[in-house]
Amino acid sequence: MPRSDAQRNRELLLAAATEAFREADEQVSLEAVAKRAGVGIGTLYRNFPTREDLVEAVYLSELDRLLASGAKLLAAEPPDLALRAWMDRFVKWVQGKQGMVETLRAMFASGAIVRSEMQERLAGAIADFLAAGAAAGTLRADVEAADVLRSLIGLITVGGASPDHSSLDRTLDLLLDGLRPRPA
Amino acid sequence: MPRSDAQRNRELLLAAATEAFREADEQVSLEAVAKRAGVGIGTLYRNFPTREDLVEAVYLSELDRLLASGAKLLAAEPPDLALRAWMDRFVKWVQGKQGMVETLRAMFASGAIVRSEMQERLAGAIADFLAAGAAAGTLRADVEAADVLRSLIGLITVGGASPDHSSLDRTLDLLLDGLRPRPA
DNA sequence: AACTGATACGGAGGAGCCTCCGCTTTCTCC
DNA sequence: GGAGAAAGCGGAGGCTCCTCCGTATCAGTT
Repeated sequence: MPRSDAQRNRELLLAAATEAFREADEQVSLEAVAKRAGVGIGTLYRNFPTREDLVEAVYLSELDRLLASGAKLLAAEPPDLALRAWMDRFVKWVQGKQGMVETLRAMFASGAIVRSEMQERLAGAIADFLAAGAAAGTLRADVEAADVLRSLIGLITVGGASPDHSSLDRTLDLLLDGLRPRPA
Repeated sequence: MPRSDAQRNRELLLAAATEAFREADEQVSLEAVAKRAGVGIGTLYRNFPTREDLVEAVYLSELDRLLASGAKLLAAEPPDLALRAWMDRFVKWVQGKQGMVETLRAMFASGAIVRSEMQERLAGAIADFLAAGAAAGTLRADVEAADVLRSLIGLITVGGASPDHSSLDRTLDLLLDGLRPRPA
């Protein structure tokens, strides 16, 4: 059990970060977050050793909505199309994170996300699509969800930077084509 | 025509950066590069407004070797296999850039490369593969080289982080599968 | 309620990034 | 070859990052 002041400070930080991220439309200074929470910068770093940790903690709760929408899509549409539609939502979700897109991108790029709780949940969602698609015969059965997530993240990482969506769209289509079963 | 001292300083900087990047195996401080070149930090920034600009300038010459190897592969193997083999070389090339991998990754991630001379040359090389593959019937004809490069960069961006190559390998295979002609 | 070890706090400080602008060097034209 | 303008120089300074460690606070124990 953590000490009571420690726990309180953690919550203050999380609240301050959430607000700060929402308000800002560019990189937020961590010192500013600490000040806003009324704690020292040292405390911030003790709780969230890297900027990424803080960002992940802030957005983990939001993730649920995204995952839920995936399940809904899967129930309503053929698995391959559902997956493609969900990819679009994922893209939008990431791009909606003004004020921390850059960090999110860095997380993706550095692979930080690849060892996080976020990644496990996302891969799980993709696995559902893949399993359904394999059963329906519209998606390959020999692909790992983690690889697909990796690819997806990679494409967003690069394509998300440009204001031109069409290129990202095309590369996502390309990815999906790679996921379709190949004729013998 | 630039002033003579300006030109000399530019060359000093380039030389210093090349050495520094080669020696270091982690992020190189720009102040260190400037000091090594014997110029002020201001001069460095005037010549290379961003770290990316400096990195690109240093590695542009090396790029030729990579492109040449692409042409050779294309002459020796079927286009689709040649492309896949070239992808592997590209990956290795990037990963060999210890001391600046992180920057290269950031360049890719931010899209800086996507508007650079590097990108034009790389896309050109890929276009050659695609054209040959389309003629041979082993690659789709309706894909843009820039999109393929984007995808490739995206995958490396994410997959390159982990020491485990197999995942990157699989995602590259996936990309190639997406590039194969689809049965009607 | 006082004691005390464990735990957590917080900010000073070292380092790098990048900008800005007063000063210096180079060039050009007479 | 000298004067003036244009171009370039360079480092101080403002900012953020992140670490480190002396100080303060908490929570069991007596």
